[in-house]
Amino acid sequence: MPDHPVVERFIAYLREKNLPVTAQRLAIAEVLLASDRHLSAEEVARELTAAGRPVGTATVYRTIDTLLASGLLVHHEHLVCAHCGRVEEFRDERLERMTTIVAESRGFARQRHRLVIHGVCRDCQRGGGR
Amino acid sequence: MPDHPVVERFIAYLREKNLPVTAQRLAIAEVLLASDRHLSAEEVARELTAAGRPVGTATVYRTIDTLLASGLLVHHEHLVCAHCGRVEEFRDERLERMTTIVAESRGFARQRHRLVIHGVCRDCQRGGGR
DNA sequence: ATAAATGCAAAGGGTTTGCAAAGGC
DNA sequence: GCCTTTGCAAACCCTTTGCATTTAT
Repeated sequence: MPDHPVVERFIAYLREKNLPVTAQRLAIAEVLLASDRHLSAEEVARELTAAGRPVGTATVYRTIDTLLASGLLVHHEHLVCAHCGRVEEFRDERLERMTTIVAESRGFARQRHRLVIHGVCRDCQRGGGR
Repeated sequence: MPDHPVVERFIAYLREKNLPVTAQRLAIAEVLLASDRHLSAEEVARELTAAGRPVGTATVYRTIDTLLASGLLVHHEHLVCAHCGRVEEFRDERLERMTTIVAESRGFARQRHRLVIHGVCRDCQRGGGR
């Protein structure tokens, strides 16, 4: 398991902030930064525990905060299929910009946002799905 | 407490759909449709119970669904101040349209969405806050 | 009479927290 | 050694659900 360059950057960030570089933090960063699909905190914890590098869910949440603060991890929008439950993640610059504009138009300095869109996915639309 | 015209429309909707016109439904509709600020289900239940027209939270949730289905109530976006906790609600057509477009571009038939923007409100920005 | 709505309390999911124990620096 | 992180379980928030009871029609 070669250290991804992003993980190196996380280490650098931790050092810079004088935060302990722990095995858990690195393990969680590895999994989170490498995966392209959606992972729940539970999944991350389970996956790592199965791989012999046990971490608790609380630690996953705490590390996600740190990764977000470092800028190495970014929030995604979520698309949830109301029929089969599938969750798809994506990023959209325009949406991001629009939330900033909308927040500012109401006097808020935007920090972050959370968007979940519910709908029916392609598969389920054509009679398929669970 | 004069029956707001919107409540009349809710009654019409219920009749049209052959749904029972209950005291709870009307009470909840009154509070929800009259208020301009954000009310949690708990708040609605508490407020009505205090006013001598007790309703359970479950019923509030169920009635919200009905009101949404009727089109008399619409979802709002939320702006949450990270500093003082204030919650501001608003609607934005453009945002709404964009979520539809974005969902469709990924093969999803959009049904609804939930957006929460976190930031710092005007008051808290200028040293104010809590 | 019948079908639906209600209320309660339990269950659920996703996340946070308190505190003793472990571990980085 | 000091200070932070970790892990666990409990606490939390918000919402849904199961089921016996009440109610509109």
